[in-house]
Amino acid sequence: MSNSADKGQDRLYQDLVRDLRQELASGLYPVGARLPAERELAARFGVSRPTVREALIALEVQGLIEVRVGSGAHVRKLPGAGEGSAAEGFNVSGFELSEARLLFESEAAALAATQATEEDLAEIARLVEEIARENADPDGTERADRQFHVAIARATRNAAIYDVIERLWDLRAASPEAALLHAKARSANIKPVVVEHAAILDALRRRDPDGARAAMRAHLTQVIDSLLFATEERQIAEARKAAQAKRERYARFSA
Amino acid sequence: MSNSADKGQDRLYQDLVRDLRQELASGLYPVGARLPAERELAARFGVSRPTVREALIALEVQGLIEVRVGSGAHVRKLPGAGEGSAAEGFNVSGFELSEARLLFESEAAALAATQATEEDLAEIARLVEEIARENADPDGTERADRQFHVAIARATRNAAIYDVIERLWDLRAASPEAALLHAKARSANIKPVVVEHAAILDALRRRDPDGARAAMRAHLTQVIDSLLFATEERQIAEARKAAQAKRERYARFSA
DNA sequence: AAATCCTTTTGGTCTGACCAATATTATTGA
DNA sequence: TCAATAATATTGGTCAGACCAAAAGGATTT
Repeated sequence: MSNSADKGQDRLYQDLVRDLRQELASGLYPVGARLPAERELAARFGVSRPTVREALIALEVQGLIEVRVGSGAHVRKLPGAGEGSAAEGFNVSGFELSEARLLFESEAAALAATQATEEDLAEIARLVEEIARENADPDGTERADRQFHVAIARATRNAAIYDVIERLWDLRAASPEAALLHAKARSANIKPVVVEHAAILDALRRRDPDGARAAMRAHLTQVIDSLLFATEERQIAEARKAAQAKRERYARFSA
Repeated sequence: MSNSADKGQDRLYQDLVRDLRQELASGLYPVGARLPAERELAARFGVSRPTVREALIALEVQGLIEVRVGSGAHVRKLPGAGEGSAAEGFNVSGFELSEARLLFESEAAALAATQATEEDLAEIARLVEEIARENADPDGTERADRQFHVAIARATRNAAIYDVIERLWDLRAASPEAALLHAKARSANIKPVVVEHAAILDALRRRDPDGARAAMRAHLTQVIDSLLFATEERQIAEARKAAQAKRERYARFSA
């Protein structure tokens, strides 16, 4: 059964990881099931127990299994879907990301209103125009949108804030769900987005912290609404319920 | 050096992963650098080579290092950073970090007030007591303080927020200046800190978002003041000027 | 100075053993 | 009979020492 000498990698444990992933994908071990004992796997694959162990740790770090002493290695989720090269493997939902942005970017905008240099404002203005113009290319819009928001973070003149907000966008890039939903949600709403961006820029130029915070808040709230709407389209009934709960969540928070 | 017997996880290799991630974050090994040999790490951490090996494989799966036979384990990217050019989180000043925390943790506290579970609140309460008790050991207080703030982030029930705030503390750990200053600034002010923590906890229990935000804001403002004072002691004249400017900075922002 | 050989270092793997946590089975007591 | 308990088996966690192969570094030769 175990084809041992097909694609020889540098290290044996990598072969094992590949084989085990395949067995997991095959449905041989459903979620929650227990994998064979380490000693048994070692015998079956013709390797030593330390090697099996390394493979299991790799799978565990990837979130596929969970090993419990005395109990064994249990399947946590099947490989497949959200693959990507997400080294971190954070399963952050699109809603969580948007909520985090709502909180943090609003505050960052307020601070930026007091700290932005003229160069910062010019750069932000340039990006607003670019988005207004490039509304054709979806990929380009996505990139320009990120640049717009990151530019505001940079305008706080605070490296920690800049770093953290950039990280939120990295997480988003690593979450296919979030990116897809946003793209879909935005596709029909480019003009409002441009208007909202302009409102944020305006507040920054007026050096109005509260205005910038409010404008950013309004913008991201709108984004969340679009996102929730897109979600609803896909999962009609249940999603509607969940979305309502989520709306209440941040509504209650900002009340 | 690294104390090995502090926070015992289930498995030794996880302790090692944590220690090594911290050393990576500290900038001790820049990107491309070679980590010590497995045998050397084993001796240094008082574990066996297979255990070191498991930790290295975990780091490799996470994309942080790359191990090559005969050559060694090389740093591929620093922990925390998503990728791109965000590899530089080093020249983040203590003030910038504190300012970021003031903005973000205050908002997180407000959200946590609406989302925290009873378990979250119990955990936070436990940490408040622990800090009040352990005011002798400086290292323990530092760790407990981090746990307190991170627990609040976790109580938002939002993985993105939790991730980002934890990252801020990682940056702080990587900035010796910030950690030292904070330790010094706090050493004389443990009692007020405990009171402020209690106030935050109280607001969370009352499910009072605005109260929690205000309490956290007051706490971190106090921290910044202590930090600026400690800074002033070192750089008497110029620092005084700069500190005044910084005070005005966030005073204007929160006005 | 360049190419080659040799020694050292370093990771890759194995064997076999012991311990601790968990699960399983057998035993006991009501 | 059945639940609580004790004994046993299974399983992961770790260690020690050993051997091999790849890579690196230095010495030697051309």
